[in-house]
Amino acid sequence: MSETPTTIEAGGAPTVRFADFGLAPEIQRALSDQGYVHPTPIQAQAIPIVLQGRDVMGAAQTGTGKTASFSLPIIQLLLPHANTSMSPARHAVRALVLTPTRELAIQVAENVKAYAQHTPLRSTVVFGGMDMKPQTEILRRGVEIVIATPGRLLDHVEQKNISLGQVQMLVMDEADRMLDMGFLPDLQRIINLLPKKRQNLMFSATFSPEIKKLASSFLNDPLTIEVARSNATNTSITQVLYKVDEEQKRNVVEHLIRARDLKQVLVFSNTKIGASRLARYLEQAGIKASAIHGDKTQQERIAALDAFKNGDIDVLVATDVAARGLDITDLPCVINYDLPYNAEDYVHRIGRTGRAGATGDALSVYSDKDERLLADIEKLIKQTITRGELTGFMPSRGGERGERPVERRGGRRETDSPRPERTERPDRGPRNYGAPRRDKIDPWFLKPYEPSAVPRKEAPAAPAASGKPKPKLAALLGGLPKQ
DNA sequence: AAAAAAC
Repeated sequence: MSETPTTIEAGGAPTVRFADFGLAPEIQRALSDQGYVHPTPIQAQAIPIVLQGRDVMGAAQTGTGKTASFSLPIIQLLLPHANTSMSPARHAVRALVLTPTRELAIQVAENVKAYAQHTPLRSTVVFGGMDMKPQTEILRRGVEIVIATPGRLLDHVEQKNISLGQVQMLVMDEADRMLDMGFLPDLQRIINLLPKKRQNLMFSATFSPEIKKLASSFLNDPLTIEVARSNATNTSITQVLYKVDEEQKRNVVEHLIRARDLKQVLVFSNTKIGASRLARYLEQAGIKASAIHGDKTQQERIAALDAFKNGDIDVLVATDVAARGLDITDLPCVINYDLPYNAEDYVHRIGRTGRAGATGDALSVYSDKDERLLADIEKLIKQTITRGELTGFMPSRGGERGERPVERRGGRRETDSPRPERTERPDRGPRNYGAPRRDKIDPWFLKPYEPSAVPRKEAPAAPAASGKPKPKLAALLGGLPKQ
């Protein structure tokens, strides 16, 4: 338990294919449905180990493909049971995935469902902020895989809607985040409900002493896998800083969005109230925006994320609820309306763009009072962020905007593509976005599970998922120090 | 100092 975990160098053959893992044909079919051929580095390292039944401590951020690195082996390992109709434990919960945020739970559940779609395995997701009843109904009917946030899971346990006595695989996703959020007591309560003999997988973006302690108490002789720390920030992300007056920050954010004609931009605010206000300001300025944060109802959160994903809105203003875990493909730009108090969060936030080898821009506005935060960030990422220059930006008051400003960046990025010429300045009214789409929100997880009606995510025509450039692999910790 | 998460 307390022995030094073995560490594996995550590197090596880039030519590994999913077909090499000996996964069941049903799983391979799901992978090829989605156009996945080559595993990411963490998948290539983790899948064989998890398949062996070993405990794993994975150091990986979202976007490295870590969800598949545990989902695929879970499905593979549970499959024999699922196919044995005689088994009395059929539809007992055999795998449990815990996540810190509701949105992450939903996302993991979507992935699991897609990977298991050709198998008889059932899965569901439970989280707070939503009616218990539909969740209860699905749980009582029986599922093999449950993805959950800790509080609501315990709620279901208390109400005897779920039994955890048959769980043979436990995944703690974003474990560092769960600790930050004070989930340790909940985690302990949940783990006490599980059989002693089980396989444990823990994923964390950081290796703090607390995480190591958690690992040494919950994991059994784990193998440690690490994919390049994004502390060394992904080089495909172009970062720019704009120093402005505190009161001008929202105008500058608006300016950046207009000047670049940004379509899918995620804007981070440090506070819930700030997020709401900025979203409202942008909306009044005619930019399609919504806010997502913990004071919104879960329905609103889901609706906002949904609207953002399908292009109904161009700007999502978020608190750090969205800093980690959210995997929105092809986000071209992230804007920090506030610099995060936590330097580590800067890395997580900007990691929402430039995913999977695509390029992305991370723009931050800050003022005098943020110099210290900025110093912490630059120290952490070990680089000086390019200072941008706002030219043509007209400082204004009371939400009034001047002429359409022209934005020019300092710094040395030559690849700055020429901005499309705008002939007219959109006036006060909303910009023309074409016919508004009013898709009804009908998330699959609100519906009772029917094996024949597994909702399929519409596969992108040509999934660029496979063969994408992969994050560089880093050298490892060389063994964790003992606690 | 703020955010997240069960009712």
